Amino acid sequence: MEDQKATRTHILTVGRRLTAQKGYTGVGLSELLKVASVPKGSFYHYFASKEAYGCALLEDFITEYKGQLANSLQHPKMNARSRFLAYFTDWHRKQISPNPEDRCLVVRLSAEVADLSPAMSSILHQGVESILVYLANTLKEGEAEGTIAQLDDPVALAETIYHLWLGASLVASLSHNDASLNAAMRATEALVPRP
Amino acid sequence: MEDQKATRTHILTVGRRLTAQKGYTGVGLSELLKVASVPKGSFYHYFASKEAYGCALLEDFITEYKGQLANSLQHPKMNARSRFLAYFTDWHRKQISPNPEDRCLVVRLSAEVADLSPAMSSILHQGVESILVYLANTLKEGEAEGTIAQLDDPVALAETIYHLWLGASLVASLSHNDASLNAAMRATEALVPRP
DNA sequence: CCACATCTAGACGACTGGTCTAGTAGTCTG
DNA sequence: CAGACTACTAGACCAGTCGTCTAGATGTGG
Repeated sequence: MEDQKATRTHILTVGRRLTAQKGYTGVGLSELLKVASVPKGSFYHYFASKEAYGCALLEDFITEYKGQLANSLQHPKMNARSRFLAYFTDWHRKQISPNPEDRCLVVRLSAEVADLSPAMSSILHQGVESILVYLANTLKEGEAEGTIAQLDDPVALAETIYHLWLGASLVASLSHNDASLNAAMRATEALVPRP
Repeated sequence: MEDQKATRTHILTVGRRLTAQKGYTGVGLSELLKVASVPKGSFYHYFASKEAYGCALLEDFITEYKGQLANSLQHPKMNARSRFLAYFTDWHRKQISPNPEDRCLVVRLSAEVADLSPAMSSILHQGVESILVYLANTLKEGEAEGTIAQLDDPVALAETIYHLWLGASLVASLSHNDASLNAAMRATEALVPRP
């Protein structure tokens, strides 16, 4: 019972790492299972199909991501503005991390998955939506506590900044340097003004 | 001589359409050539490899894109601010277009190509860089002619807005609706203030 | 009218893709 | 210890991948 879950989780962990590097289509079952040292025949014991595995991969990622996000946006010794900015500092760090598994799967897989699997896009899309809610709430907290100036529309601003970072991450991966992420950081600071 | 170019161009045209839908890895040579009604033997007469074909695809796309961009950003009867905004209205239109070949390959292929082919990422990256130059110049023209307020850093603003649209397009393709593109349009208008 | 470059036809090789059936191994119950 | 049931695995399967190659069609110039 425990080993069963363990093997499944192990496949997903290895899958995360490989998929963050090579994409979903780019990682075949043979490769995945060879790297994970799991016999090929076992795959369909743990997952109904490759797509089901892909959905599990994304669900795990989103769940974990939301946990970390909630944690870092609730850091007790920082004000809301700092917590907001710290989230993106962390995003920057992860995006250029040498560990491929740190990279954001929304950046890596959105385009690929959008016209490939409705199920997978829906998971990713819901994940994005809930991230936006967290970010918008943090902006509102900053307004309330006075570390962020009054905003016209915190929800729209959170969306804008999140989209900005998605695009900047795409360009960063293209250019293999973090210039666009630095630009995004400066823009973010300017977009979230002190009172 | 002309037919030679014609077949090559035909392969690239069909390739553009298929690739915009299914991605680079997602389109096999067999499928491409079957749809294009070109025999497989001919492919390697026109292209040295699949990657060389991919590079040609991206180069064509970038060239064409830059041409259209230069054209629309030089529209004689519009002021610079309107031309700038019109570019993104057009982006919006293309992104939700029923013709897959209208979709932006930077959005579709960046993540996939980044860790797949340095040659292809470089072409895409250079394309992005030159788009940013056009956009920044249009902002500067707007400042000079007085349709856009004085800006701290037109180059940085162009970059921010471009990244914003990349991210919004990614989310739009995920969610299969244009809410994020509408949000990007509103944000863009606010970021490019009248004097 | 033949030589020669250009282009086409599609079989072929070596391999990988996702999937599934038939089976082994292990555990629990009586 | 037999039987039954679950958990798991080996490897076949075929359609598909990219890329190569030879043999032939086509067309143009001398």
